[in-house]
Amino acid sequence: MSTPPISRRARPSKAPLSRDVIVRAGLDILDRDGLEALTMRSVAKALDTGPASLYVYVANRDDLLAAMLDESLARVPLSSEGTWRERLHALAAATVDAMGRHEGLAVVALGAIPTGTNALLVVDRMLALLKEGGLDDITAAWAVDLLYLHIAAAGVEQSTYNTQDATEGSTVAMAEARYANLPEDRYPMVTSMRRALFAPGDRDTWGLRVLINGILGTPAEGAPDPSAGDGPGASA
Amino acid sequence: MSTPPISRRARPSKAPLSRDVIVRAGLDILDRDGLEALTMRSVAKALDTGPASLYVYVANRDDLLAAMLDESLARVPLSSEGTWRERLHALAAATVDAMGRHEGLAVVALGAIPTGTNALLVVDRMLALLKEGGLDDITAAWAVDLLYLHIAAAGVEQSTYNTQDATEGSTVAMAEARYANLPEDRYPMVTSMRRALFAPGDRDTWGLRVLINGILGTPAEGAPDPSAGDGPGASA
DNA sequence: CGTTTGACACGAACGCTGTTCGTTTCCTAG
DNA sequence: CTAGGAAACGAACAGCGTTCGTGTCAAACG
Repeated sequence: MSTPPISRRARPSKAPLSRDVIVRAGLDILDRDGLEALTMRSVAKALDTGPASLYVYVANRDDLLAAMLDESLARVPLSSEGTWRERLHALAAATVDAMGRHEGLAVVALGAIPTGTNALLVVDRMLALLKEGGLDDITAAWAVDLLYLHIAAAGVEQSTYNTQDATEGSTVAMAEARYANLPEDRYPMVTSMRRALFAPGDRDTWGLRVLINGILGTPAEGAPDPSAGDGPGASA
Repeated sequence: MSTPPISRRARPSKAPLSRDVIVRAGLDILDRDGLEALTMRSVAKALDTGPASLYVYVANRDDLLAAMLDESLARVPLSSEGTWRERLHALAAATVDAMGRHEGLAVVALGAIPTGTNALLVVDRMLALLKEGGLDDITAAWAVDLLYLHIAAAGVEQSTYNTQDATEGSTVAMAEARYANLPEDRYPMVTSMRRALFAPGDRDTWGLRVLINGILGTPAEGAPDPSAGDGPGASA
């Protein structure tokens, strides 16, 4: 046991230990070994210290996860080219990607109102784009709520698929098999449409288009919904 | 500690211990004491047994949670009145409600393809309604994917709000305060639209209307739909 | 009727977790 | 050179999910 007393002077000045260092070490572990392996102890060990030392910079494990989420969101490119629609779509897709790249982080975003500095930058940019699209304040506010919810959910889904459970056959293959053996009388649509349900295709892109189209065609508050496919005439 | 040997004959025939009983005991604990309190040990104690006994009927804690989710979905009313749109809306809202009523259960639905018997009934009904609305197979399949994702996410959000954290002031009030003290130059939209962002209103209903409107106006891939015609022809 | 069987129930334990407490160490200010 | 205060740490606590081997009991069998 006894650590031979490597006087601190001997080591390469050690890692200074700060909130940022801890967050980055956490992201490293998360990406390399998954969410289960991300424990206060593993993070501490990666920084060559004990778990107690982390609590100076991090309130608890949830706080660490939240900080890791916001750090990931720092890598979302905030600007791109094209119409406001295309830029909004690109921003949303990039955010989904940033959240979905690290297992378990998107879940953190789901329950909470965004308050991290980088999350707020994304929200701010989204609001600007929605206003550029001519939406009124209330509709834009609700839209950003809805979009953020979808982004987080899509991030969860993506990270689930990225983290393939190698123990058994792929999740989707198992589900497909289950759908195939369902009683037709009880689940007529699911069984008959089985092929369409598992058909490949870019559902993420389509989902974002659905949301943006829907937002444009569904003003909040006053007007009833234009069910008769009226154009996206968002009258401010 | 020695349990006085209450010969099994003396007890009121004890609880027979089955998967259903375990699931229901789990839901009781979840609703009464929250997700943290839902441990294999607490469930076992509620059934007057030890944790090891549960593993005959339940593979592990995740399996138990999944079973609890599906049990909750059994209470979703599968039919209502009105147009197919109104029925779809009602079904989706009811599913959100069922998931959001129990803390932490909606998260289980997020990552996974629905395979529970009751979840599949909901999906089947949704598909039927979407087909009734005239959608082609692919669009209906993608729509049910998107709707289910939204439903689970909205359920998570709802359950988060229901489970008020009594330790500190309400989460939304804290967020509102944070938004008020944000630097205006860095977050111009968030600060200026702060009032709209926290304005009350039925965002859930609006969100579902957005989704349904968007689905109707956004055919998937190469499907000939009546009101198509908006920009991206898309390949992918 | 006595015996065997096999599924169910359970006590105890393993290895691990997040978090806290009290102490030690080190750098800086006087 | 000393005093002080913040940072780092060692050890421990209570609890977790899960497994193993043993007990127990009702039904099946000879």
